[in-house]
Amino acid sequence: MQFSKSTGHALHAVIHLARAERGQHVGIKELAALLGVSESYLSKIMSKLRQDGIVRAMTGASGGYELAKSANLITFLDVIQVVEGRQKMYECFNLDSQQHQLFFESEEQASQHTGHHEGNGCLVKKVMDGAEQQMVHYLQQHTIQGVLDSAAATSTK
Amino acid sequence: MQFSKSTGHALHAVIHLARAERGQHVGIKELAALLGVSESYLSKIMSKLRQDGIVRAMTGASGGYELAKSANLITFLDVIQVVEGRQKMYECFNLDSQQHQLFFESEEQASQHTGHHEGNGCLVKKVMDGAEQQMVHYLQQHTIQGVLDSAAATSTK
DNA sequence: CTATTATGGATATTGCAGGTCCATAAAGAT
DNA sequence: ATCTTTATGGACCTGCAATATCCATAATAG
Ligand code: SF4
Ligand code: SF4
Repeated sequence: MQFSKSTGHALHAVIHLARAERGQHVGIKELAALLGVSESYLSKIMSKLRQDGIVRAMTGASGGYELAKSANLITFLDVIQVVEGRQKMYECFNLDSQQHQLFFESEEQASQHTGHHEGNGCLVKKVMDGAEQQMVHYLQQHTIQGVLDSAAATSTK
Repeated sequence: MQFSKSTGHALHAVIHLARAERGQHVGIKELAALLGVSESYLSKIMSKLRQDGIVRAMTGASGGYELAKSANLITFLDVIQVVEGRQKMYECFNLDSQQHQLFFESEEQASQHTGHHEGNGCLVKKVMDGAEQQMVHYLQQHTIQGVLDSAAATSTK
């Protein structure tokens, strides 16, 4: 139950791009050296960020990366989901276990007309999904620009 | 970024124990059959739950497991942390990277007298820790008994 | 004593995060 | 045109943690 290292790298990379001049391209060399990771590995992460529309990339001499949109439009959630994916944190795997059946013995009849329930009514899943939602919501409210602003405010205090 | 299957099993096992009669012992055989997993594997999980004081175990004939405390004193967080551990979801691994140094160029001098800062002032880490805290807090507010109560209320509606 | 049941160590299996290498494509520089 | 620089994506390797099984041992009821 931990964020992958790649997620950390993605966050740090995006933050650095946000600090760079608008329109300025940052190469993988510079980025990798700054973060202290190999170029080949970081390039994979950057590639994903590009596919998901977080950054833009330019090949060729004096190419590199830049943010694809304003830093205040990029949330922590955006960056994290690029690397971590978008699957639910808790998935029901034992849907055919006796216990699951028990939990829904009453609901089975109720869902006769719908044809599917998929654990929608299960309170265990509801709690787990709720917990995830708390975190997701928080991460969605915090942007990259937000961090930069706060950092600036702190250093000039 | 997913909860392990073991976490799911632990939750389901505890819930079943909570539904059983107080003072009644449930064997690993019954429990494993109910959840649809092997006895040997589930016993490992149960053993952890015992070590952390969630359940009590009795060896010998007519032995088995029972809750070590009332179900309304057992939170989701308690059970989850038994399996998942208690490490932070985001850990700073690149503390010696150039970027980290940059982030703390001003703070370095400020922390001369303390001797350590360990990223306390970093806003990236602060956001990530904040997100985790949101989830942890939510999981701490939801007990096993809470799910049972809601389930009972739903079935009699 | 015997049957039953949990425990913990050892060990296999598997999936995946972490990481490298290289052939290719795109774009600027000459 | 050609060369150099730079990103891209496929193939691949590696190590470790989650998953899973087996067994020898201990504890307990009858
Ligand atoms: S969490 Fe609920 S829906 Fe999912 S398997 Fe368990 S009982 Fe079924
Ligand atoms: S998250 Fe902050 S404290 Fe952690 S390594 Fe990055 S800059 Fe340093």
